[in-house]
Amino acid sequence: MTQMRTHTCNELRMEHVGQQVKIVGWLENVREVGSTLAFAVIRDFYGTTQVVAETEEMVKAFRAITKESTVSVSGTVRERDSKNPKLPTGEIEIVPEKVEVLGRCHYNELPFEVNRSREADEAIRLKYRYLDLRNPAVKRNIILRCNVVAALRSAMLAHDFLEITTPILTASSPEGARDYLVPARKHPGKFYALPQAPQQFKQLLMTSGFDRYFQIAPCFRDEDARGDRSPGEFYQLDMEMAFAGQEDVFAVIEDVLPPIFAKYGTYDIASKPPFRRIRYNDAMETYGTDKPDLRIDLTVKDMTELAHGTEFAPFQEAAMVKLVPCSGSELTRKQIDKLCDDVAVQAGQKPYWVRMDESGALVGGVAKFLAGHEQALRDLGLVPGSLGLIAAGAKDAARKTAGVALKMLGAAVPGHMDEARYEFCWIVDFPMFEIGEESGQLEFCHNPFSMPNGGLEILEKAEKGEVDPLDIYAYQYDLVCNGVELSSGAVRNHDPDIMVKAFEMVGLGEADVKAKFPAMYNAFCYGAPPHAGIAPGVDRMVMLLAGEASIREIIPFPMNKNAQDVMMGAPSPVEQKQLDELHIAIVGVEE
RNA sequence: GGCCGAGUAGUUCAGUCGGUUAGAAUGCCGGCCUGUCACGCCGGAGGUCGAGGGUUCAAGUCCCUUCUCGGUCGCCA
Repeated sequence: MTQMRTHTCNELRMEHVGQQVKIVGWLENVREVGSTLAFAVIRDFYGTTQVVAETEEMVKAFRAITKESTVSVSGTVRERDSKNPKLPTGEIEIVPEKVEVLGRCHYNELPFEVNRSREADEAIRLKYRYLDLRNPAVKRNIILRCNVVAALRSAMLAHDFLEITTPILTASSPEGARDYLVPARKHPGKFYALPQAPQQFKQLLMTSGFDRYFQIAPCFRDEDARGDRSPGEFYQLDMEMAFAGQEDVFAVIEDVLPPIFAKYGTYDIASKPPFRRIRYNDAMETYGTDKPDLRIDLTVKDMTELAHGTEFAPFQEAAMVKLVPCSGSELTRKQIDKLCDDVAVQAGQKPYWVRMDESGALVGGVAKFLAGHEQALRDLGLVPGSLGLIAAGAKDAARKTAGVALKMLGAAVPGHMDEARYEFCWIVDFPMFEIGEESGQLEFCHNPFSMPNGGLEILEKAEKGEVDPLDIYAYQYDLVCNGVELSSGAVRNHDPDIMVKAFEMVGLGEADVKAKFPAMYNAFCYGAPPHAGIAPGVDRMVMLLAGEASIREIIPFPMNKNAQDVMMGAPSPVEQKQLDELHIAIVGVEE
């Protein structure tokens, strides 16, 4: 007898005909064609192979095995009578001599059919994720994720970055997202926190002289989920460079990401390095958002002055009025209403609309209030045959509504969005400070670790009233792709004096810096290198590469919207003994 | 926490103006079928219409409450 070895279900070809082989896998399907002829499909990680039962005994044997049981089939490879060009193994089949059940599937009705699991309700898919993952279309994204992570890691290593793991049990951070807390058994009443990001550790590594650090870092934030934001935990390609600035970080990212997008992406990569840079204020003005989708060829126009000259009260009273002109006068009244409603859901404010017909006359919506302004509107891009959505209100609200309207128009009106490509851009020059909506006081706009453009000098000028603090910009940047914020980064503030001055601007001081970031403040007093970094979100990147709309499709075991793992039953109650050890009492919870 | 959408057979869905025994596809079970490959054909089983309450002669359908899931806003330095 020839040597028999176990093959995968994607391995056997014509060249194996006549060989004794063994395959193992899941019984996907049995097609009975007669009492003495049936075809069984065996599936493993790699593919499927057909097994043909040609005796009554063998047909009965396969019939007796519940689908999705694991089986071992030994037999002889044979050329098929009728071949299937759709399958890699479609030219051959196995004539079985021995069939053995390795792991019986106890149910003959499954929660969903494995190959159609993506059509099933997501809650059921998540509960039976191990079945869902048997579906090649689901599994594919997990394989992609592995490939992308491996490619990121090797690219970073090739750029002489050192991968360093940082603690998972660490100290609660006073700013930013809500922390996940872990009670400290040996320190009653005290807690560790899971890191929201390895931010402080990587900056400390810079002061230690590890001048090129990276990590595929798990991050934990106790905030609510979104379609592109998994609750609880996510991964970042966290990186930081010493004696480096914004350009150095951009250069690394523009070197590392494009080849990976080119190789693993669903679409072509449209942006060639260097990626386009858009100042934050310009992005807000032109696209109504700080994460523009550059696949859409529309822009936001300002019509505040024009609007103030109309008889329409909402326009007269609005601090800002924005117009998004777009072709699409052929849209029906019903379609326009739907579009405006959709905008309202996301923006919290319904846009006004107007059409310019082919003769150049304004019709529909707020047309009558804009009569006489035809030429001015045409100059803004509302040409004959186009539709304009108009957002009026406070500055932020009008911009945001216009931004949402732009996105919706791009998706709804044909010809304005070339979906099948990747468009990158950098958003740069974020403002350092803003006036807080609730407090009315000066606050940090994003993160207090960023270096202000102008350093200590500009902060001092602002203090003296020579410079408006709102005109101070930080060396802070976002990487955006297709309207998705892939990453935030910054040139860090490594100078304790500038840190203190920045904190003084928002009504805090040295004591606050020391209290909130003791390790960093102290470390920077011992000779810190200038440094900068960034942390692209791995999950979002894989999501873009896979062309998926939901982040859960690229996470092996995702939690649901309410941060529950319905498969494992997490979170769950714990034993009283465990609580006692941790000196924890549950109060105010109704069973 | 707010707003929007969904919840009917194992699964995906339909169900008109409130009116007969709640349907289809698929899956499951049984039978037939010697080249299937989304096999085909015949037959069968399978339902607390998410839950609770109300209106009505009559509720899957209308009203109220509530639960679950998803989207979104807040939130995410």
